[in-house]
Amino acid sequence: MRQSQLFGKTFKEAPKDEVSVNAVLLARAGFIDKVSAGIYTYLPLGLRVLNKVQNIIREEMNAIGGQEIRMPALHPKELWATTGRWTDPGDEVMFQFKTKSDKEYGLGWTHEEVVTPLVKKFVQSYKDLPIYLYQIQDKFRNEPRAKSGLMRGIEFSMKDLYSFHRDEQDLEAYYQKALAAYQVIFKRCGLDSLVTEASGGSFSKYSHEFQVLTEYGEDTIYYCDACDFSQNKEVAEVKSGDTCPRCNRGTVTEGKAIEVGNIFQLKNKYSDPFKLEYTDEDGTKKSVMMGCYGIGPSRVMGSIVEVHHDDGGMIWPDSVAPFQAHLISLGEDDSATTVYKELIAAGVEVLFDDRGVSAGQKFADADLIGIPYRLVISKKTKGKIEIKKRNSTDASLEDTTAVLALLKS
RNA sequence: CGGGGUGUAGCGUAGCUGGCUAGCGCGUCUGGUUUGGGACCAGAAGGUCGCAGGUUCGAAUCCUGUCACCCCGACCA
Repeated sequence: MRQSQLFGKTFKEAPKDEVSVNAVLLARAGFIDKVSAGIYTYLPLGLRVLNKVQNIIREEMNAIGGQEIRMPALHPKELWATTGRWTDPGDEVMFQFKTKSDKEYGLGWTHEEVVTPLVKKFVQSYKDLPIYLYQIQDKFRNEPRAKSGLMRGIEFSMKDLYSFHRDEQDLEAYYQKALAAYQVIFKRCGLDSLVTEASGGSFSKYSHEFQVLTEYGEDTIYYCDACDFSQNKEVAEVKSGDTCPRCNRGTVTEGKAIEVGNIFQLKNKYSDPFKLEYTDEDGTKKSVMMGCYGIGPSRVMGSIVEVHHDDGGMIWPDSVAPFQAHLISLGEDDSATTVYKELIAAGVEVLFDDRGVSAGQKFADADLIGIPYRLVISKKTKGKIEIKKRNSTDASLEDTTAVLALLKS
């Protein structure tokens, strides 16, 4: 992509209506644009990152048997009346409205009410189970207070997977698989997530949250500095300074964290209201056991910025960076264009700064945008390419072959 | 929904206490000189001062209402 053609510009100053690091940097770098509180447009750079996060999630969901579907965002009241959630907590978090002919709808903030009747249409026998369905879609939650950029929107991206099982043992086994998959996802996104015991909220008693330690976290957690023990303050049985009850060696520490994912065992909570049953081998009818598993890709994106940045801007992990390389021409457009074409031909995702602006502005923008590798071509590079990682101060001069080898490694 | 704060050009802001032709920086446009860390010179365009009422000879400035946005809290992924 030629930067001269890229839609979006960088800004020297932070927008006055953003304070959080993720919102300030993403807006300054031209990744997102705020439409209203908690509602953002993803510009080309931002959408590339969001798509990469979503694709990582997609790959790991597919790897544990997930099949992707797409459910509607617009839900008729009747489905929600079945579970009682049209009024509680639906009247709190759900955007609800009437058509001119008084038909009532709500915008989906979770999808048990749609996926359960869907599965009921296709599952009658134990032979039809288990099933794992997921989607990646925008959710709507009428938050009393949207804030902190991508960390809490009222419209936000969410991946929600729902699993359907014969019995609790099968649910439990899959729950553990999903938990492991989640750890892989966050690691691939460059986040250290803590598997945190949590209350079930409006879902169930048995759940885990995936928390990332960050200043802009909204949760307080207690975690062990030696093992993987972690509890949400809401359910904590320990306090800061305690010896870890799991490993008996480490010390429990208090920290602010952001919840980037959560998993629940719903069991029969939603299958029963919808009479989602199957006939078992012995001929008896039984309730389908359900689990649900959520990740907020947009919140993941915001969290990555919160964790990976410096004074100059963002520092994207390779896996989610909008481009792999940022090629900068300093008055050497012809040779830079040749290199650009070579990189494209080699399958490298490259942003080519071919703008007629000063060297200083190009460097500053490159730091702000945060693409992992910076490639400079100028008089000084004498036919070679200067390559530097965003998170390093060391640069070296290489030829195209060596640069390609580095980018492909 | 409680408490606090802010709305002035595309962006960031000064002016408001003490009413009278709205200023600056960035960005944009034109011409020229530049090119290794947000360049320089010369010129130019761009504003119903969030919106609606009111007071006044006269309102960005004072009064009332309203909307939006930010922060803290409550709530939540």
